Amino acid sequence: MITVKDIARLCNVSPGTVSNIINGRPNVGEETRERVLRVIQETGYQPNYFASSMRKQSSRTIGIIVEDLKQFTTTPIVVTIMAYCEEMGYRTILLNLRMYDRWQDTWFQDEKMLESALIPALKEITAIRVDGLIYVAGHGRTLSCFPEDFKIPTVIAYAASENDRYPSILIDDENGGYDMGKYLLSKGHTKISVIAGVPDNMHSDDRLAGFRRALSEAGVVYHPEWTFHGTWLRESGYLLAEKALGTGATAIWCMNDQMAAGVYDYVYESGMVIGKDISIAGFDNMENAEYMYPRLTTNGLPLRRIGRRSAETMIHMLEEEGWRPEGMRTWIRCQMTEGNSVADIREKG
Amino acid sequence: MITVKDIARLCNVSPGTVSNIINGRPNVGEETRERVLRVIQETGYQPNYFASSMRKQSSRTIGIIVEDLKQFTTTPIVVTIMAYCEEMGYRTILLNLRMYDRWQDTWFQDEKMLESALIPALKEITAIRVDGLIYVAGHGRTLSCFPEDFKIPTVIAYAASENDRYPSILIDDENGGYDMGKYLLSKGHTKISVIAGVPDNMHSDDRLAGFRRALSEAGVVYHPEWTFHGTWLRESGYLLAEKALGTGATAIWCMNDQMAAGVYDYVYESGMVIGKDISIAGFDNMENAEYMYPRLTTNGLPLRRIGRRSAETMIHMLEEEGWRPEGMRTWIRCQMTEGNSVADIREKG
DNA sequence: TTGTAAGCGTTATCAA
DNA sequence: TTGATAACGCTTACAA
Repeated sequence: MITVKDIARLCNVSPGTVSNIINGRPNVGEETRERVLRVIQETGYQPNYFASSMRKQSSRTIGIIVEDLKQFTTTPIVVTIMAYCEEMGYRTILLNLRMYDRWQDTWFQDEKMLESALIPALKEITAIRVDGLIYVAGHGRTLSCFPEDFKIPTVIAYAASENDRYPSILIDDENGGYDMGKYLLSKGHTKISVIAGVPDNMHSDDRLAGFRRALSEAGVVYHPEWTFHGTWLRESGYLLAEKALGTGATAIWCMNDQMAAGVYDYVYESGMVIGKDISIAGFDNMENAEYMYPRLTTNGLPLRRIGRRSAETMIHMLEEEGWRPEGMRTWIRCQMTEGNSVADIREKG
Repeated sequence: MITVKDIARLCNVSPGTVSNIINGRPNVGEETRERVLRVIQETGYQPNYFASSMRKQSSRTIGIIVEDLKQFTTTPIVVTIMAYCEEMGYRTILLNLRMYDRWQDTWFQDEKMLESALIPALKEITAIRVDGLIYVAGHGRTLSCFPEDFKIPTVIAYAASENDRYPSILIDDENGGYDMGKYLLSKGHTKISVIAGVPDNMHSDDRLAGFRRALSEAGVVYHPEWTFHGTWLRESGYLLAEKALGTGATAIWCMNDQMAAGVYDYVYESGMVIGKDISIAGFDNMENAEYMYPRLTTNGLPLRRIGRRSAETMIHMLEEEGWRPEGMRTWIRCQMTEGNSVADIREKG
């Protein structure tokens, strides 16, 4: 493997000079610079990343730890983080905790499982001496197992830390529920059954709070008995659809698109027509919503904006010593996407 | 930051001994080992990855370059590679070329675009001194721009290199088309219109070849005029659906699920019933196929098996000097997934 | 403008 | 079983 010394020898200069040229320092003669750059070009020489990082005591690398790359929310966030970091001249390195592979659907309820995967990953990240860490959660919640004494600047995306040491970038679930409530009301629906996510869950609770605020502002009474709690899974939507229809509601709002698909399954079997006999809305705007028939009306997660903001926050923290965002938690608003699954039932005229 | 020297001083031993303990060498006294390990534990010391990799001249790291992490085929491959590498004690580092961000849907037709993104990435990978590289393509094809003189052991997943220097792990498109042909024939369809992908494309051509083999084996004549070429996009399925229906075919086979969704769109508008009046099949088994109504019959890409085999091949090459797979190209067979979109039209009795 | 030499944190070699 | 020392490839302070 070719080194600075080789380049120096080939050019009859010292290794120090070669290094100065590579790092764009000004104290080098024009003629020498050109000669050395040409030889570097010809030989295809690449500075050894380990040696230079060690010497410089900085890697210009940002670590990304994701809870699970399979989670549909994760890839868009990660891709955006990577793009911004690259733009700003930082490398990224990705660690995947693969929580679903290890514990299927149970892991986001119990921090113990997370901890057992997280601690080694943080050690790894520490060993790599990354400049900063962005932690991308797979489910929005308050993380209690993030260590108090972790030294590396860290930003948390899609979840929040219990102790407010780390800036976090979150879905604005409350306004998300509010916007959905307003939308359904605007189409004339006042009898709305809600298929929520698991109880005591950040997404679930906040979305419901926003939804109730919308009803309340419109002077529409909220009926708790029309709200059912599912497991976020499609099957769960299917199982709860009967109850939701049994309330006599004109619209069913599912707190994610997967459960909405489950309701679709049930409604198809029943022979009713979605968007006409019954209205259905979802949440998340996952890609699958485009493939449902009729196209699902849903509220889209601002994943790319979360990724972008996380990366911006991270790099700002790195480049401006001591800087922190104004509030340690930043909420990013969702964006409504209208399909054909919600009927307009307002009285005409 | 705490170093071996600090640990050595705290334990009254030499740095060399600490290093021996960390690396599990046997030439250390039991009592010393315990004492040192305890101090390492207490201090939370992590060996500097750069320093150690530099000295060892090996990073036990495998680089993964993906053409685009957004491509739905990529994540499952990557996740599986990461899991296997971790299992075998290797780190992975992921570089995302983001070809879609840079050039939308045009990049896989023109190697020039790829080259401009690939060369810097390969330099980066070289600088990091990874032990091996797995290149994950976003579209199956024969890559011409992979350099002749690239030194790092490389495996190509989901595409092949023009020069057969690199082992590649590919979709078995030919058998994929064959299995689909057999399936449709088994349901009594002999008048089948095909909506293929772009012409002169590896997936498109091989799938069609396999399909024709199935017809031929069954003694059914293949009608080239019933085959149309699309762009792989949903819109393209929609636009070609009219022509496909115009052939009088009883079944339409689309060479990916997205185009099948486009055909669904058209058929829904026409009022025909899918899986009854007209049969539709896809290819890929992307997640969306589960959300289509009726559930699409399709042939699933063996993405996890491609990832696994790529990683196995890589690590085998690294650990057994000079080893290469038997053939430089390995094809992995797809798996049919039956939905409700294909009617059984065999004569009863 | 260029060269010399020390040092980053680790590990391998060899001597004790 | 342990310690001293050199070396990995690069950068940087300082000398020339």
